[in-house]
Amino acid sequence: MADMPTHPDTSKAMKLADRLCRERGVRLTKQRREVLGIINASQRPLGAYEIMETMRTDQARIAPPTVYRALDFLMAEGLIHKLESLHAYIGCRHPDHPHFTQFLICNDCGEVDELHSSKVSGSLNDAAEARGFKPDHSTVEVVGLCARCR
Amino acid sequence: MADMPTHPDTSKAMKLADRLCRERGVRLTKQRREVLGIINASQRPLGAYEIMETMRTDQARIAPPTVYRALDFLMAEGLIHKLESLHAYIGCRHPDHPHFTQFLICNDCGEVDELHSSKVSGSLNDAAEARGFKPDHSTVEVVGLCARCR
DNA sequence: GGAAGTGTTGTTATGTTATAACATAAAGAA
DNA sequence: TTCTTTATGTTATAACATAACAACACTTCC
Repeated sequence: MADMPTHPDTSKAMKLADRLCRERGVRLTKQRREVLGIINASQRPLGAYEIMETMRTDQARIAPPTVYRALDFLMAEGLIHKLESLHAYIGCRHPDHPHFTQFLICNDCGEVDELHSSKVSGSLNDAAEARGFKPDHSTVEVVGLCARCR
Repeated sequence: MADMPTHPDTSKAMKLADRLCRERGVRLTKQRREVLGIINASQRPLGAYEIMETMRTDQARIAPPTVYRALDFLMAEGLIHKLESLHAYIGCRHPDHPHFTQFLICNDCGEVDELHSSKVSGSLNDAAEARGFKPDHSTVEVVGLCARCR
């Protein structure tokens, strides 16, 4: 955790989250906000237990359910995403509207790129539709080498 | 496990697996074959521990590493897939050649449909390429309602 | 056949991720 | 305030996965 640089637009993302939650009539409580802040401050996806360790101080001994409840809330509000293939969580770049997202995960440096290709989501929708399937949400994660690492 | 019907073409899939492994010079041992058989016989994805319970008898008390090693082998040979969002394993429908696969997972009945849409894989490849990203493998899982359940 | 090397399995222990269940507290509405 | 709902604290445990090392079994080469 020592050399983990701060994400450039953290405060902006937090303010957006504040606004969205206010508009939606849901409560971005201190803990939820803290979890979101930790995730947004990280350039890479974090595991739930990493987040928990970050939250722990002499005063507060946080237990797993505390973190998972916050994560559940933040996912429900579209403020973060879960990367299933990494068992890790990452901030959403466009929390202001629901969308189908794709992730590019670098096998080498671990960096994650969030895409919103309408061609991908469109073709995926078409393929589902062709089977009579009604999509609710999707997990699209491509693992490989990013531009810098290849 | 009582009312779990047998998948129609299990024996065909097993024979194909036998042939592929022979051709590749890898060993589809008794245990690996048993795990593959259990997975193929199930119409729905199975967790590693479900497979383990199925394998256990009075004679053989199977431990987790046994199952996970077989799963690793079968995945490496493209004979099964892992569904990341379910932590479960399912037989591959086209083990004879490598491919990028998409899954439609029904939220209601749990059934899983395996797709190989070239439009999806193509657009995903294009989107990755546009970022200079070189894909190695992908996880594409759409959760929703299947034709029967909607 | 015997020895060496490789690949597979057995076994014990533990690591990692996630949730159940129930008690307490805080916030919002009447 | 009192009631109701929502959020948090706490303990325990479930569910998923791997590390590490010993034992066994194939293969190949002498």
